[in-house]
Amino acid sequence: MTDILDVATIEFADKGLSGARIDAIAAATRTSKRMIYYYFNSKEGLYLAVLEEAYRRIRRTEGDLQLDSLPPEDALRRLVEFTFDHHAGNEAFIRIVMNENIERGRYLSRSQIIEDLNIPAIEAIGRIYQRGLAAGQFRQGLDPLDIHASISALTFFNVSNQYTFGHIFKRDTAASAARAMRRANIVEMVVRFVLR
Amino acid sequence: MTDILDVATIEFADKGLSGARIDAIAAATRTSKRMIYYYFNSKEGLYLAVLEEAYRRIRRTEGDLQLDSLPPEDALRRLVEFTFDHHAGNEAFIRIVMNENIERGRYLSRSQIIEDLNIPAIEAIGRIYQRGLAAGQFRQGLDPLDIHASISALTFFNVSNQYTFGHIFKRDTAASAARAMRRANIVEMVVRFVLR
DNA sequence: GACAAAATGAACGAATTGGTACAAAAACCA
DNA sequence: TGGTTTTTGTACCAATTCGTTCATTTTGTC
Repeated sequence: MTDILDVATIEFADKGLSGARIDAIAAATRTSKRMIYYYFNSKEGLYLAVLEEAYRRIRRTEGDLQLDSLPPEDALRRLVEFTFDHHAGNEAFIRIVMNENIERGRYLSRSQIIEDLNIPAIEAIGRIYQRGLAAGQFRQGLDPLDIHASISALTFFNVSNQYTFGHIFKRDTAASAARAMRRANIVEMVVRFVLR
Repeated sequence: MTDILDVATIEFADKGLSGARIDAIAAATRTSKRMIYYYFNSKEGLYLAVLEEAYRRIRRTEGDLQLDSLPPEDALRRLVEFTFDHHAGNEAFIRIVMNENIERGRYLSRSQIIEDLNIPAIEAIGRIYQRGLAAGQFRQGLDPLDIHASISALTFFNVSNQYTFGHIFKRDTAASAARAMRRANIVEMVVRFVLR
């Protein structure tokens, strides 16, 4: 069953919900198509399971960064760097999320599990921000969720739109030099936003 | 034929390449399926035409902002605001681009037309940046393309990921109050990045 | 008006695709 | 062991979907 989920994740991430083929997934599995329907009932059921598992997995790999032991600005830098690397290293997850947005979040809203899956990320930012405020380093009136939105946007887009962006501007965004530059600039951008 | 393109744009933006149905497009058109194949030969041919036209259209609506007559910082603010509004108001275009990234830019790379379609955007930023440098307001060593990447990321993501983001954080990103806040923060973020 | 070229309508076909019927084997449990 | 539940394999089906065939009409042009 884990086998099916792994194979299905690759297929859905590659082709999207409508582009994915149950027969292709079955062929790449150790078991048969019969089993897919036995466990997941339908293509949509399988997709939902993949979606939930993808969020769960990504959440699990967000290990403890021990940000609380770092000075606020360093903690923020580290968080952004981590998020950047995390997104860059999990293209399958990015593509699943892209696809779910193409579906207008239809399956996500059908799922109970994912509800409060990303709240910890906000809380981490909230703690850093409060410490930065207390230290007089960060400016007031900012919303942790908004900061999170910016970090997500900058790091997500770098992976999600790499093909159109790279093609139009003739730049290989996956190349290590370009990626390192981009990473540094994104970190700088977020830090400068919160600094007084 | 323009009729077909309009209908097809809606369908492809809504469902993606594999999710779109030629019969559905034909049914919503004034003409018949026969005509689609007469003009575009195949589903992929139609999709490519839609993709090219989408980029052309978006380029056309990027009217002259007359940024050169504004002080550098104001010009930059205005550019970001415009890009934000532009993306927010063209969800169909955003979704076409999302889908093309799901396709890994396969069709974009097959198209000659789009090649140098977004270069003007970079040039506009380049001019603002140079003026800001000359005025001693902007810091040195920045890459206009990188600034463009950040502006695009922040404004694109706000539309493209509104469903997953909105659902997980229980926020309606399309609501006008939230959107105005987000817009102001994105502008602030970009400006702070280039200021000394 | 005559002729060619472009545009169009209706029905059809071959291949794909999500999903199932039926039966048989494992695995579990008393 | 005997019975019940879970798991699995094979073949098949009905619906969908991209694309085509063939014939007809409209348009443009000399």
